Amino acid sequence: MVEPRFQRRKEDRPVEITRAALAAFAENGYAATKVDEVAKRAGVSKGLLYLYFKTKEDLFKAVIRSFISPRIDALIENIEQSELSAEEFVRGPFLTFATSLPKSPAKILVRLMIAEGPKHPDLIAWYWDNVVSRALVALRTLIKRGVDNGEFRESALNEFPQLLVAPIFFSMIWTIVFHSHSDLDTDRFIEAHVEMVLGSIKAKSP
Amino acid sequence: MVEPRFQRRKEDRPVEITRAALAAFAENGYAATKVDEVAKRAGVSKGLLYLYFKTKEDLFKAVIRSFISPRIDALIENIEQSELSAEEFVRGPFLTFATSLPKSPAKILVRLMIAEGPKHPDLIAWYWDNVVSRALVALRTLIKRGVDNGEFRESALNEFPQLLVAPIFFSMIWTIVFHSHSDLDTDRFIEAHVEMVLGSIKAKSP
DNA sequence: TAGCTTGCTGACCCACGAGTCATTAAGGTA
DNA sequence: TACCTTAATGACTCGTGGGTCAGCAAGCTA
Repeated sequence: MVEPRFQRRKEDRPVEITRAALAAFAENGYAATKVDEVAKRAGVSKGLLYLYFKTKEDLFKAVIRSFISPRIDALIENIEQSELSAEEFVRGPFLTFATSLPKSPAKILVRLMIAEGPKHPDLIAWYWDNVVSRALVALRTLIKRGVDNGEFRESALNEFPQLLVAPIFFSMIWTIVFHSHSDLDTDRFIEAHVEMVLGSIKAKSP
Repeated sequence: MVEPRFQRRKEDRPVEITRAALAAFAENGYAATKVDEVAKRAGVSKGLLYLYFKTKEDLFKAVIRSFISPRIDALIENIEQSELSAEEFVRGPFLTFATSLPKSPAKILVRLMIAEGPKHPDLIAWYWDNVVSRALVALRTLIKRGVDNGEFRESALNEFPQLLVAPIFFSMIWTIVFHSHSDLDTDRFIEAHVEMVLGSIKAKSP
């Protein structure tokens, strides 16, 4: 009996390649990653990879898009449909999401966006339209809900909802860059920040 | 009269090359920058560059070191020798420094450290020893001074002095990545954050 | 002005990696 | 079982860019 040299699995190849590429890009960055290496990781020949992706840059963009899209959709829907009070939502689902990010592969994508973004303006544009601006709207909605409720008072957070999420990104970067020098307790770091923000925007209770 | 084809300027070459390299790395990142291109910008032949720097990686490290060192030294001395109260210092020199960062070339170095750091552990180690850990000590000193004074109360800031600076880095990254999509007012963003932190750590006055 | 040191040049080498394509064989169809 | 479509391979090309080095000339010295 002869083992077949390969199998035809047209359907599965793109995801497999994309997954392998994420791992490779994460380890070495875009430029230092060899297409051949990605192919090897995906258990596939370089030629096949070029059948599914026109160029290396194409592959890179596909990787970013395919990994970010599903996650951000879930979070935004969550904010819009939740029936919790604003403070409950921040302390609950938001904090859970926020503290999970620095431990997830998401931080790899953040690094790649910072490192390679400036060279790929259309990727940044896509990211802005599909992720950042939507996330900003969702955050503003959440904060406005709190203000309208009487839970929160007017504050700089209305104009700068980013103030709530800045330490999330900070701790992702810290972890990426200094993991071998300092182990920041990202959970408590982010909790402390959120606590501070809540403390400063909560309407004074009588 | 014949123009000499070149002049001998042994003393000036390294700084000139280093400056040109920073500009080039800033525009294209490490891998995509060609040594020849750096040499051209410095008005020098590639061969000469290799007389002063053993490899491209060597050059990269020299660039980072030479631009960060002088700046961080100034700030840290400033904190240690200032006779202002903690709050005055935060509202004054600290805020000035903090808001100037996102407008300075420092943000380029931050991007390079995030993008290339993981590939150059010894560079990260140097950065940690000479910049980050010293800055953390200085920040803790400042906060402790406030607490000892009775200006501040005990808070998460004692353990996580990074909470004070997180939005500085956030706004540097934001500016780098999204400059063509959103113009964050980094001054007011950082001021708002500092205000919030001060509000939440100031000792309640009688 | 001849001679010498050494800062500087630029043509060259060669490893390396993105992208191609002629060829092979998996596996469906009749 | 013979045939056909096309998923998949991998050896090849070719541009590119890091690093070298033999030779050149700036400019000092006697």
